[in-house]
Amino acid sequence: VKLKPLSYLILGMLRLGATSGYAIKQLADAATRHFWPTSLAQVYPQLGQLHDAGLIDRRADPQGARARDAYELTDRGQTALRAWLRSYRPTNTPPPLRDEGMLRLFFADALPLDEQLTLIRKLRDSFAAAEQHIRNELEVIPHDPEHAALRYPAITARLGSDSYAYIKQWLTALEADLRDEAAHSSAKGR
Amino acid sequence: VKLKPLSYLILGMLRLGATSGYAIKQLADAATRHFWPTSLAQVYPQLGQLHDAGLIDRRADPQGARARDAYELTDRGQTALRAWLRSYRPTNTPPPLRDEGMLRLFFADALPLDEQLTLIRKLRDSFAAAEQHIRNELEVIPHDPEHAALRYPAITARLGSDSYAYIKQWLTALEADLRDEAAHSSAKGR
DNA sequence: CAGGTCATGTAAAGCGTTACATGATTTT
DNA sequence: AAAATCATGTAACGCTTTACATGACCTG
Repeated sequence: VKLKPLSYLILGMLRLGATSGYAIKQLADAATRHFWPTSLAQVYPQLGQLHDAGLIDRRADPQGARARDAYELTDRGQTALRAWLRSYRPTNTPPPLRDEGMLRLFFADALPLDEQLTLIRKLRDSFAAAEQHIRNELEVIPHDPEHAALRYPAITARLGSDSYAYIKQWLTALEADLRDEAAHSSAKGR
Repeated sequence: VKLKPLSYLILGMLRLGATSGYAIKQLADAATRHFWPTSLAQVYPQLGQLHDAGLIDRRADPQGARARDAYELTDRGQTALRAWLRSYRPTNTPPPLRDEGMLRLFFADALPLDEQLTLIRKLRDSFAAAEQHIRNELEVIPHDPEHAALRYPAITARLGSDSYAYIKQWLTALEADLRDEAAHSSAKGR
């Protein structure tokens, strides 16, 4: 059985205390959606495979008449998770961003200057919203030593919001530069 | 016919002067791979559809005995490209990064501290390499006013490498912080 | 003349999202 | 009483990658 990043995401979420498939998906939406989006339709089959591979235990855990399966890491699951964390090798190529906004910026030259500036402002607004979005999620993560396992979730969230803030500023500066330049050339033109 | 981001990537590349499907793929690999990866097996069928939709013209353009199809934007293609650039609406959620390294960092707590630091260093090295990678590509883009259409390609490349540099620094600072903290707590422990 | 690049395509497999389906429980 | 949430799953669809196939041209 070959494990994918999603497999380790599930193992890791179980380690952080999520028990059901549904709960894993909730946690993933709240915390890892930005760098590893996941859907329920992937989680349930994957839980089955991890169980078959002996990396997780399953037990029935009904809530009243509502059925629920509770999962737990086995020793082999713990080991597999740690081995994966250790096996990371630096890549020479950057991670793909796959952002349609960036793609549009790449071709912005096809528009007249005022519309180029509009596009840049829209892009900046997107990153500003993204920054705020993660910052809000960050605030609800407890920071006390009792929740030590939540330390890195807080770190990745901070890294995310700081990165988006940086790009936001970058685009703001770009807009100012292009606007100045336009003002100068039109003044020259008279 | 519903157009996808890939469709507009092709229209935009034709506008930048690429003529054949092969050339479009070359340009995309060099310039837009980071935020919109593309494979040849997508490009060729898509060229056919864009031709059927009347957004591009096709003409035979053989090089000696080697066959080649040359494509060109039609007026409707130009219009469609500009309309797409104008239609961008800011999103409230950030673009997904889908980076396995970040996912590992999220779960780093499962490792002992010294291995956490190793992981952070590896991640930092990945971003350093990514930064350098884009910076190299940036250097070959001409900046003279003759190549005005290459202005935004240069801008997106600079934004990319600057962002990776920012993350690199961020991770370097994180590693220093965690190392200091470890030194203090072990000193206390004695 | 062998290996790499230019050039175009097809087929299959894998992966992920969306939609569908079901039913209990909680909230408004 | 209706709507949202909890909970688990399946099916269909679409996108992307990988592999395969073919052949001309160029470089060492």
